Amino acid sequence: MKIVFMGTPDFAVPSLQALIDSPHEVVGVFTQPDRPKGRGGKVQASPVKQLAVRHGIPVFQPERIRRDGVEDLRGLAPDLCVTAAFGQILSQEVLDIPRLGTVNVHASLLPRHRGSAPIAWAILQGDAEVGVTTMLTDKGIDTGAMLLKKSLPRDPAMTCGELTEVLSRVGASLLMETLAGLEDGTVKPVPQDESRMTYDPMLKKEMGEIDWTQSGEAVANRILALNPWPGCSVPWGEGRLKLLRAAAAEGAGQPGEVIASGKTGLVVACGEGAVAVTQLQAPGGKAMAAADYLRGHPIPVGTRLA
RNA sequence: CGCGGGGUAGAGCAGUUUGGUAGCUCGUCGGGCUCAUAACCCGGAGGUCGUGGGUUCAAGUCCCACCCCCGCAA
Repeated sequence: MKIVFMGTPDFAVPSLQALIDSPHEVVGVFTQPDRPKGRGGKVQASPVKQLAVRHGIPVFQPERIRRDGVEDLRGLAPDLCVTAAFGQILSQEVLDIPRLGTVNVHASLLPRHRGSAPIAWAILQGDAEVGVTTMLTDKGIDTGAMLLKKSLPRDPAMTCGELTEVLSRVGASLLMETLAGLEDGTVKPVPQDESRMTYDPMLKKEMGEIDWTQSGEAVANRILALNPWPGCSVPWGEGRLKLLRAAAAEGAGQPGEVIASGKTGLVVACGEGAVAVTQLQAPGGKAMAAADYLRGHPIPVGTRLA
């Protein structure tokens, strides 16, 4: 089949790689325009673009595909479109172009966690099961009929970044299964149960503010869910102390009060229980184990974090 | 040329303003105490102070260049 791939970040890379390695022909790749990124404001190509370029696949980067990418897409005459974390909404006009439709790889167990940050929300809400769903894209946001689903138990120690990497590989293999199933007719679209659907908004920077009156588990999940972006932090000296990794812990005290500090990490009392911050990052410093940080910067028990 | 922080023992840091033979916490090794311990006491090993130049009687500390890491902003 002639396939056009649409995707942008690291999550989409394994799926594109799988298509490249398959007998299918990837005739074009759509990805977000290069944007200024990193220090010095240097523009940088998306991970998907970098991979496409390495394989000599034509790359298209319209600001809005539904506005100024339609003709390019039509010109590629794809049998099928595959999307994975593309970052743009497809119009009906775009969806009508591929003969066999558009398959999307979504990093949640639909109909839960529709939206652009499904993995973070799954962690944020403490889901026991996480996974990937392949689906036929329709005009709504993640509302199309489901094709295949793969779920796995969530490792409560994993950050969003780590889980994203795991699920990106799960997504790639599920995509291959899905395409094979569509070709031999063993995979049939199943409508989503609208009554059980949840739509989660994009992550915002403000979500990184810690509310110590929440339970220790909730605080730990927030820290994990928002790593690497936007990250949780607390005011610290001139800047902010970033909290990168944590786990629910035993203990009690005033919310925000440090109740243990040392080899076990930084244990902070919460509204219910406590949270052990195990990895953090000080202004200007690298990410490091909390125990390492505390050797050079002791934080006495009793300190109150905002 | 977007703004800014930092590179000193295995780890995390202080010391740089006022140049003068390198220090703290932890780890590690050896010994001691203890029913016992992530406890305590004693002792030891371990550092070309990011790299290359320069100034100086003397440079971690001052000057110049370069490399690497990180935060903000996007």
